[in-house]
Parts: sequence; structure tokens; C-alpha cells
Amino acid sequence: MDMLVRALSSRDTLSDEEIGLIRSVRFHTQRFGRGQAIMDVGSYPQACFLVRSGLAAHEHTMLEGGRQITSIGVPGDLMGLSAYLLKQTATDVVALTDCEVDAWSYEELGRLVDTSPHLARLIWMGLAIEGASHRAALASMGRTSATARIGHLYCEIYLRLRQVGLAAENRFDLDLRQEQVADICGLSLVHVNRSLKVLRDKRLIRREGTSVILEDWTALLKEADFDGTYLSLFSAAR
Amino acid sequence: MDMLVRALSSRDTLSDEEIGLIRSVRFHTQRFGRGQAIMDVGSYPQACFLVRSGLAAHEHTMLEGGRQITSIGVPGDLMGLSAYLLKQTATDVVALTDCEVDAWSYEELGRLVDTSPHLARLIWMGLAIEGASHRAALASMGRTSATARIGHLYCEIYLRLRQVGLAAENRFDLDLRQEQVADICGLSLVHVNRSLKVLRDKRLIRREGTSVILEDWTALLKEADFDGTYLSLFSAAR
DNA sequence: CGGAAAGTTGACATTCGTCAATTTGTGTGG
DNA sequence: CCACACAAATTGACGAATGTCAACTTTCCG
Repeated sequence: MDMLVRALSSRDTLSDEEIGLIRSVRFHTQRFGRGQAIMDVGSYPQACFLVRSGLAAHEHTMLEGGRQITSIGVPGDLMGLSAYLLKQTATDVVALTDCEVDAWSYEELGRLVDTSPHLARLIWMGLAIEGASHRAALASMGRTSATARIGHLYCEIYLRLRQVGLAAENRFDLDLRQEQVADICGLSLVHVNRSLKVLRDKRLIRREGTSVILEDWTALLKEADFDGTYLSLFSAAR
Repeated sequence: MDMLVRALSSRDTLSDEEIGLIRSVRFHTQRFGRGQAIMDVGSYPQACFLVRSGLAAHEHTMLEGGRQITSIGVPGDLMGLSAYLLKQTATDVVALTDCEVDAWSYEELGRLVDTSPHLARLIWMGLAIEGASHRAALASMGRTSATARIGHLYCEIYLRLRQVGLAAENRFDLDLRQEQVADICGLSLVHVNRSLKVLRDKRLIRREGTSVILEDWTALLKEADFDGTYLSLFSAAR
């Protein structure tokens, strides 16, 4: 639960009652293994999912079997907000790594949203931030090289993890397979491998086991054509 | 104003009071020429913009000067909803063609949203639909060919125009330059030109002046790997 | 008409994908 | 602790898709 409090606090100050309200939400925790389905495309879900640990993602399956990951959920993110509004899902949601999520029934979400307009606003803000992130990803996919796209991915995940206190200085844990990076960036596995080597050789990014180390943040920002403003990493009265 | 009524009606039935409430919003109409800026990145806007005619778009400018269009607004769409929640814009909004927009101050939008929870829900739904559209575009950009991406673009615009009554059967008006199509699809101008020729030769899409004619909808859907479910082109109680 | 913008085409360079082999890493049972 | 099996990462060779540059043609509009 506290992951959500952390996430929303980074958008605006929460009152004690608001925190209490969030904590009053009833949920049940579920575990999913890497690759497992959390929500199915075309279904009419009854609950959204607060990521508690690990990573979740929206995933598209193409006609000829390809795969594109279109959005990543880090701890503190509510997956399936859109389906609450639309009634129906348009893409699968899967576990990108082993992960724990808290399932919130839409009744509980509705209660939260209807009780506190301020919390509602901060929650819908999640949709707006997701939109900004999507637009940044589209620009990255459409107009930058493979190394830039991968760099962009690392920059974004780093900042989002930091926002909920899950990243150290220039270092964070990310247990993704290269094939998954390929499916996020719209590249082939082999090309991801080669591009990662380029980033290593340029001393921008290094891996230590399952940790990612950002060796030169400024240079990485430039290489990736990344401007994180869109994440709204600032608390403001809203 | 009626464009918004039409758009929201396609999401759920509107009561007479709700329609009246929408019509009570004060606005002032503005005209923009093709390419002109409507909102600037990084600014703190005071109003959102209801597209009344023409097309608007979110546009990213890359470090080396490239350009990527990440989202298109057709008549009935409210541009700048996110900035209402986030306070700050993350991308430019520009006129893609000559267009007329109604500027709604955020006070007026706030009044609408605060007065009617049902309308609020239908308006936030716009964010959810935009998200689904972004995810579809990401899959298209990441995992399909140039012809498929262009086809995807035409499919989406056709359905969205139809939803607000601006498209005939398999035919609609679209006054875009090939360079703009390139900036939407993440391709070069030259390659767009060649891919359009392929689509013409396959008898999927034809142009007549500024009209686009869809010669074989079923085949186009397949070519473009397009599934429009995400546009939520169905009215449901929400 | 005349001129500029938009569209079209050819030749060639570059990026990225595919296929296939090899190496490295990791967990498990003996 | 070792041996094995399997997943993941790495590398090379080659082909396909797309980008770039530059010319030329058509359309549009005053």
C-alpha cells in the first residue's frame, strides 16, 4: 500500500485522512511469475492492480506472432486504470519479472475516487503521466537510433524507480532479458545485444549481475535524447 | 460545441441536463494555420482546446532537429487535458492542418468536471482512449513495416472521423502532406511516398484530391495489423 | 503564365533483421 | 564439489528495409 502513498506523495502533498483512506482500501495480494498474464486483452476486468514489487507491462501480440511491450508498470503504479473507465481492456497486461501486485476491485477504486476528489485527481494524473511517457516513447521509437532507444528506456526506468525510493544514486536493479528489452524498444534481440555493447564501450551503462549502473548520466541523457520533464517529477499543488 | 456532444455521446448516453451543461461552457474560438503552435512545450497553460474543425497534433522536436508527431486530435477531441492535471505541458501542440479550436479555460473545464461526475468520467475516458491509441501506435511503430504503419494511421483516422460523423462510407477528407505522414509514422518522406505507391498498387488506398478512399477495408485491416477495438467505438453505461 | 510547394523517381549508403553457431552463466541432481 | 542441461548472451555473415541525396515532374495558386 505504501508504494501508492509514495507515488502519489511525489505528485502532491497528501493529508493524513487521504493516507488513511488509501490504507483503508481492501485488496488481496497476488504473485505472478515472469511472463505470466495479469489481464487478458478483450476481457472485462473487475479489478485493477497496484504493483508492489517487480515490473508489469502492457503487451501487444502482432498478427504474425511478434510482440511489442508498450508500457511498463513499476512499484506504485496502478495497472488497469483505463479498463475501469473503458470497461474493456485493449491489450494484455503481463508480469515482466516475477512480481507481487495488490488487486483492487473496481468497487474499492470507485469508493476512493468518489470519496476524495483530490485523490481522484492524483490518480487520473497517472493516466496523464502515462500519456506523456507514451509520447516520449513514440518519439524515441520513431526518430532515434537503437542505442538511443535503449538509453531512453534506462533513463525512464531509473527516474521512475527513484521516485518511489527504489534506486540508488546512478544505480538500480533491473532484471530484464535482452529479448524483453528488444520487445520494449521495437528491435531484434541481436541488435539489442550489439547496441548494449556500444553503450558499454562508450562507458554510459554497465551491468553488474542484475544491477544497472549509469556511468555518465549527462552523456546518457544526450545519447538518448531524453528529457524527463514529462514524468512530472515534482510535487505541486494539484 | 456539438462536436464534443457527438464525441461524448458515442461513449455513453447524455442526458439533456448534461448536454445543457456542455453548451453552457464559455469559450472563444481561435483559428490556426497549418503548422502553427497551439501550446508550447514547458509552458503552464490556462486553457484546453476543443478541436472544432481540422486536425491538431502533439509534436516532439528532437535534439538534431527531427520531428515526431505523437498524437492527433480530430474534431471533438479535447487537446491539453493532461496539462490540466499536470499543470505543465510536455510536448508542443500544433495545427496539423488549418483548424478552428475552441479554447476552454481550465476554470470552465473544472466547473464541468466538478459539477457532473458522469461527464467527468466521460472526459477522463478521453485520456484512457488516447492511451490505448498510443499503445496501438507503439506496436505499429515497433513491429510493423512502413506500409502497415501508414495503413494503421488511415484506419485510425477513418474510424475516429466516422465517430463524429465526418467520414462517408470508406471515404474521408484528409489534407496531410507526405512529410507530415512521415513525421507521424516515424519514416522518411521518400519512403512514405514509395509506401503509398505500394498501397495504391495493392488497391487498398487511393487518393482523390484531398480525399482518401479506402478501396478494400478488410484487406487494409490485415495489411495494417489493425484492431480498432481500442477506440471503444461502442456506447456503454459508464 | 510564373514560381513555389508538393510529389515522384533513381542511385546508393546505412541501419537493422535473420540465421546459425558458439560461449557464458545458472541452477539442479548426484 | 562436479557434471550436466538449459537459458541467456555473444558473435559472424549476410540480406532486407529504410534513409539520404539529388534530380525531375506535377500541382497549386497568385
